[in-house]
Amino acid sequence: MQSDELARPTLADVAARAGVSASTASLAFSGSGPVSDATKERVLAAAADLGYAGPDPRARSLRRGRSGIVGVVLEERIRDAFLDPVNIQMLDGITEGIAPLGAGLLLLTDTGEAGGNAVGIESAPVDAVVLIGCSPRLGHSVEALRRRGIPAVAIEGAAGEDIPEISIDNREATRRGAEYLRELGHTDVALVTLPFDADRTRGELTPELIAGSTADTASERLAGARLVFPDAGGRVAATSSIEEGREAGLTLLADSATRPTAIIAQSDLLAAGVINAAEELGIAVPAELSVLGFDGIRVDGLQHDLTTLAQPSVSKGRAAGEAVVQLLAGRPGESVCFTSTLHVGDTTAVPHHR
Amino acid sequence: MQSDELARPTLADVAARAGVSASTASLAFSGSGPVSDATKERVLAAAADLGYAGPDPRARSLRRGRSGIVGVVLEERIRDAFLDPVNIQMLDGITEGIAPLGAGLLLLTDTGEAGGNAVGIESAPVDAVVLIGCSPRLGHSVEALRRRGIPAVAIEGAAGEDIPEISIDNREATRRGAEYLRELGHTDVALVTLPFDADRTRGELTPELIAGSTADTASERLAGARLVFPDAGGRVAATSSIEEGREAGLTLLADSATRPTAIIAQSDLLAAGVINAAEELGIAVPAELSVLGFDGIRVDGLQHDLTTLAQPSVSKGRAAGEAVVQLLAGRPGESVCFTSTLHVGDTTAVPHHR
DNA sequence: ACCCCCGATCGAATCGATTCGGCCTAGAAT
DNA sequence: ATTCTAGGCCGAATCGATTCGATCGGGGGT
Repeated sequence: MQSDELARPTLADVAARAGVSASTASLAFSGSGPVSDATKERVLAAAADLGYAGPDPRARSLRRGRSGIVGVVLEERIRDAFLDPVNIQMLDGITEGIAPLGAGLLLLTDTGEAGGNAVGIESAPVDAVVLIGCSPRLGHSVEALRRRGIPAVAIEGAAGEDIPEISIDNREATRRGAEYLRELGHTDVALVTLPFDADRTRGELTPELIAGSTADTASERLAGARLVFPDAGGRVAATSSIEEGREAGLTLLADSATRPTAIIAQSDLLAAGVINAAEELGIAVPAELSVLGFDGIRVDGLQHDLTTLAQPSVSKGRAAGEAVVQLLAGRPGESVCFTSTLHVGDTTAVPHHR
Repeated sequence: MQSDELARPTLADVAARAGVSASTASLAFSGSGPVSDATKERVLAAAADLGYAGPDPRARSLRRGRSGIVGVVLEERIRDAFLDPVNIQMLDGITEGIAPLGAGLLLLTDTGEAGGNAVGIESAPVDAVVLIGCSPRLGHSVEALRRRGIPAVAIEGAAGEDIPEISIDNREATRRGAEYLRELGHTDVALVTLPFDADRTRGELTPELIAGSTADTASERLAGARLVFPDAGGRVAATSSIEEGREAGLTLLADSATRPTAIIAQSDLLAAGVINAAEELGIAVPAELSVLGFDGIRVDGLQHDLTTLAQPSVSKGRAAGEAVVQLLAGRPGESVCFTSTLHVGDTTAVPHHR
């Protein structure tokens, strides 16, 4: 017990006890290479005797040049990033995608240079990295990765040259959704968008905010909507949440004289919030207000079948994971752009004749 | 460019180019030890020239014996674990707690032995591990950690001997909440509980299910409620979600003749679902039905100030993180049991006189 | 003018496992 | 019976950085 504390046994100790060389013992563990069953058994027995818990992953990764860890870089604090089920689904997809690697997932946030000897993006023992929804602000991190020779894959965010990009048809999908609303007869449409900048400025949708955008997703979805409704105004939410959607909705719907007949929300959570706001104000959905979401998640607690642009979040994550696998195998990673499908639920209808 | 690909520069290369020894170059980077400014600058310049991205974390961790990574073991799939904001908050707390370490968070799921050379709990390059809500099923993993000499901290779940435990007063808190309901005058109370087993069996709250419980949290909270309402029956949810709460609520409230005047839910999400169910059935909360939650999270989209037992989730995480820091410093980790506070919101009231 | 001491630098050992080339021996082929 | 073959095992180099003890040189004390 105490000797365990003082000196954990190493492979060499095990080998000595088993009466074989370290190299043989190694083979016995890793399985690759010709080792007689008898010997292997002896080594394993010796290991058990000594309480040896298997090769030290640190030494192994130094020698092998692989750590078996894939980094996931989130732009926000964990708390914020995981607020939206979409991100969680993507994470799940990534897990699936890298399953053949048997690698672990290391959570990294891109909060500038990690102080001291912290394990930041510039010095994490990762074999590859998945960048999630990262803005150009990540430039230097990407540069660091390139220098370190660590392959990367970006989800929803241009990262640069040789970095495969997994994305969806944000603009086109939103355009289709908007088109659908127009076909229903809507002409007076308002938007509730995701934040455009890292500060998450909330408020009215102004040209200034749009111009200063660092968020591709928000910009693209906006552009798509404006292809159909060029003059559509609206509100910018600070984050993708029901509460933010509700606040935006309350503002947009406050004045019954000027309120729109349809609202395009850039996420399902926001859409759910808008619906809540409408119900609070006694506005019937979809009879008096149509609401279009984006994501295609099941919003926990929402008693509507949201009309939305369903994006394959899990597939996105999986594709990213698979690209990582390719990259690590030395093959070029494949960029993929998924297509969202318009799911028509019960939150959209022909406009109410006021 | 191509030479970069063929051979990434090492510290030795940098040292050679700077005209110093590897040891000096190392000091220049790690900062510890006396190095003249001139030399340091020369080394850094050489590094820049060569495109050296800093010391290899793998080699560093082998030598230092520390990887700078803390593992977080979740019992469920990522998707499930992150469904409940409580878990995310705890993760956030852990991040805060281990901040002084500057360590990264490695996500591990305890899905049995990881196949092949996968990075499982038995072979992850982690300095310490936080076990979240883990059942006895984790026994062998804990054993592996012990053998490897990796310190661990458990949140909500007895893990064994020398493992510090971070928990809350599940039983006592629930008892207080139940007491409060009784003081209000409620006598007819039903429960909506978290799942009792790994299978997440949904259904009626039966003695069999309770007897076969592997989930301390659910059992303890149940016990607390029954200290006040010994005969309270109810429903077992399959997971902590609004939707599950709603289904349970619909069942419990279906028969207006026998329906309870109050429902004790074991999580805020479940409580929110119960409230939704009540509203769907035209039952006013709190006038006709009191609802008590557990957790004290802000349920996104819920337009009620939930009466609930607020537990300090972030603090729990932080305490776990701090315990990890202690453990890694060679000091004994401290077990902590936090106290939940009864937050009286607007979802409880004196029972409706039928 | 001499000696001591301290700061800067270097060499070499070390962390623990993997892997490649070589050697030895037992069994097969001729 | 001899040679060939191949499986099984070992030795030694290697992965890349850290760190301890030793060395060297120059400024301060007397």
